Amino acid sequence: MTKYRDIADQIRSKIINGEYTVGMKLPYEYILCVNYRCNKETMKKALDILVKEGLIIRRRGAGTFVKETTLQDGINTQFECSLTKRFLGRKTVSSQVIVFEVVPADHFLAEKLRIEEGDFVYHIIRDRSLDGEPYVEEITYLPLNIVPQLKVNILNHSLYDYITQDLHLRIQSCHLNITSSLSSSMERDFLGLSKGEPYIQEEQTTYLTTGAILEYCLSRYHYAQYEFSTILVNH
Amino acid sequence: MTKYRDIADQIRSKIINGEYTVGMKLPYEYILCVNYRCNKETMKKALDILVKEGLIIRRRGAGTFVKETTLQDGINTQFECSLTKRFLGRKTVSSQVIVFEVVPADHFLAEKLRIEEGDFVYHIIRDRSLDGEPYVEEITYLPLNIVPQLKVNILNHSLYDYITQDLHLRIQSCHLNITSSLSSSMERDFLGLSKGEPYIQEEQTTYLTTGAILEYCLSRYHYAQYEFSTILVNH
DNA sequence: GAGTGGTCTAGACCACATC
DNA sequence: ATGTGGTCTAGACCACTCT
Repeated sequence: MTKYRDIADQIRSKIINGEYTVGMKLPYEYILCVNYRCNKETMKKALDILVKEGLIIRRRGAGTFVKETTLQDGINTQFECSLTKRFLGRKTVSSQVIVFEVVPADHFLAEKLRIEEGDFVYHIIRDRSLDGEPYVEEITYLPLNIVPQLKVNILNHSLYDYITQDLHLRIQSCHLNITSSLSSSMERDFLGLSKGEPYIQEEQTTYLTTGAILEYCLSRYHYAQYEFSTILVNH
Repeated sequence: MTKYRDIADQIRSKIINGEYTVGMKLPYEYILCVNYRCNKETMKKALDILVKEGLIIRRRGAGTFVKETTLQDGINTQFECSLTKRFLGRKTVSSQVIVFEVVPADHFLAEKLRIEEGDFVYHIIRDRSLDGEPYVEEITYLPLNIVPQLKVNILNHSLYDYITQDLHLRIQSCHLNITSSLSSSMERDFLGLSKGEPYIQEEQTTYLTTGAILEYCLSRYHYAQYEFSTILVNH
């Protein structure tokens, strides 16, 4: 953990606890630096995290203010690909493994995972529910060489916890692509869509800090249940 | 313009021109600093922009590499809310203004735009097409006090160009929320949806560097034409 | 003019990858 | 052991807002 992430966590807590209230002006940079015993640049890095999360706004010449946010309890304020974590404490996530097999990568997959054609990959299909309600069907491809010993009971819990905590791999970034297409019978069955109704698809490629691609994943949602929030910040 | 943005632009050009090829290792930090006559921290800021854009990947102990990107010609590599800019040189964007009026903000709008109930706002509905094909229906609300002299011919061109270039306002961030709902007859007419088919909606709140909210905008797309790409990078 | 953030530098030290 | 990025500091100077 770095100092600027620590400081960001502490200030974020104060905002969430209501110690810094909505619209309020934060102490100015110099005071914060003294309070948290750090340099100006370090404080800027910390506050920039909160800017990216949409919690505060900084105005040159004016000050730093708690943003009035329309987001409920911090969805997406953290970089969090894991469904289990995203709904932690608010919904029960359950997963049913439909397919779990090892197959050789075809041309398409080899391109997506940036591996050789014929290299073995896990092919996983999971139906995942929130509080017992069908929510998403996930099709995941994962190179065997990154996670050699995957087991069904890991899939039933959190694949991300296993990868980050047990294998000590760290996620660097996700490329996300959202589109919508007409459903086939497979998604209709689980998501409860009618013929002629589309699903929403997230196509996600996850990179590790090593530069390797961890997974290529297609998540298909019922259109009426789908929601995605993000904040774009000017460099 | 800052030095680190300048450097980022120069290196981005080299990647796009193919001077730095896919998968290639960039000169290491020290050399880049010498070449671009800047400090290490400044170079890091520059390269971090390209990391956020998904063009490069940096690996401690290993180097900086051009990422093999699946994105075509840089969609979303720039922070760009403007439709006109997003498809610049690839598609012709045309807009038809359906509604253009000034109304007092109701409770809902006052909350969204963070203004007083009763304050006047522009209410604009535009049907926008790409190469003549219906693409998106945009419903925009914009406080009158930020853009006092809006005219129809501005809407027919680029509202963003007017705001950034003529009014010298700068956009700080956009909050984006993507959902999907069943279409009503209004969207069906323009987008060519059938009864019982949903549209995809982007709900967008745009903030200026002053902290003011520039606009609250709902963009509704035909589900089959919608696409959104983004890159999530760990802090 | 006073208050407040943003950028840039030089240099120290640390963490990780690869050989 | 060496190469390469990441973090942190102290301090200088700049740019913007507010009144």
